[in-house]
Amino acid sequence: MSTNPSKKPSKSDRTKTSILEAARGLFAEHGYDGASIRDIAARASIDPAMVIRYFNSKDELFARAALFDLQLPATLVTEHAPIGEAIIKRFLETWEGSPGANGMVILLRSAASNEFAAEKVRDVFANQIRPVVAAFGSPADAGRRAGLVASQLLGLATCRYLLRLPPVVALSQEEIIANVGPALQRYVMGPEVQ
Amino acid sequence: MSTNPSKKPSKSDRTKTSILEAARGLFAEHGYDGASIRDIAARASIDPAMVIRYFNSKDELFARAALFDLQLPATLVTEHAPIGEAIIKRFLETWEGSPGANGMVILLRSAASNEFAAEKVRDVFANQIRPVVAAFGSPADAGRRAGLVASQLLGLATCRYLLRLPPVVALSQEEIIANVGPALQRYVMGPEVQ
DNA sequence: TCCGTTTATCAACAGCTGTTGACTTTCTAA
DNA sequence: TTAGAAAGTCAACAGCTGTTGATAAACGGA
Repeated sequence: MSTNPSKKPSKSDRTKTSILEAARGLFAEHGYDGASIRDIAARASIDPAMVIRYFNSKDELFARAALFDLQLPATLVTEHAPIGEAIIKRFLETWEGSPGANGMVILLRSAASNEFAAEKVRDVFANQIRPVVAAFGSPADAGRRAGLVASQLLGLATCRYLLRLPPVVALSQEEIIANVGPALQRYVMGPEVQ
Repeated sequence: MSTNPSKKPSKSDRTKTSILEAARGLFAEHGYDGASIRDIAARASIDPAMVIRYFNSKDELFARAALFDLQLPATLVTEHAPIGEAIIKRFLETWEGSPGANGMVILLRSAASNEFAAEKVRDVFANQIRPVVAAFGSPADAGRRAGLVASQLLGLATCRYLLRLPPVVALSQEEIIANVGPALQRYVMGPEVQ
């Protein structure tokens, strides 16, 4: 079980990848509890024991499957578009950009009943959303304003990807940007700049 | 097992009530899957078999425990406060008014991985939020606007009650009304009335 | 071809789940 | 006091869960 750095993919690497793919899909669809190791193994067409052999436990597998990065860099502050629009635009890119980039859905689906996933979501908030918001407006209440931004972003994700509320699913990316952007703008900059 | 209408509460009624109370608490804390019948029975200090005897299955128990009403009546339209403020105010009253009125938390916590709960949440949206929003602005895109309102309301509930994001938990009801109210107002009435 | 390593299979474990049926206790009305 | 109903207890079922160890097959280099 060598980590096999930068060589041609060995058989075990391919199996590992297929397990991870199956896990990502099932965790995103059914959450941590709803996706069993046997289900994951079946989708990857291998024996359940292999899942444990390659990842040591279901928890570790979930941790690997839920890895993702918001990619909200500091460069965001240099753009000329309103910050509210820039944020929601970046989020949509991350969530709907490349297929398989469903890390946020995996986390969100499990966060309601899994403390590890919930902590990870809070982490994303603290390390990715808060700094961007803090770069604008008064730094004193950056937490409060970032919390409001998070509530709108997570609510949108919940309605669009988890609950699949029809009118929210039907929204185009442009409509979302045009509608949610100003709301975020207000949360970030405060009503006085509105 | 008579339904015993309007008499003094029989022993069975009291047991039934205590089961329902325990179920509401545990479903709200751990979701549908996370709360087992044995857990619920233990909290109610009775035998697990009684849970099935009084409610016929776990699903039926959950359905009874998750019953709740938003109480968003048509009279909302007669108030003189801005509709956005009126909506968020009413929501806070329902969610945080009387202890034990945690129906929305129960539903939301389970909706991520339980299709029945998800359907109920969509139901609340369609039957409680949409009509109120539809009474304002152009009725043509009432669905879209109601969807945006729902995304902000559910996001707030998710951050405050499920994830317990510290800065969102710290918000006072007045702060929430002052910040979220205008955002909802914009979703309901559209930018042109802003 | 042979050998050692890697990869995969299988059966089983202990513990949990919702649910059931037989049984016993407690209460209530005649 | 006694008969009958209501309420509660107990053990067990079948099926699922994550995880493990022994064993077998496939592979790759000498």
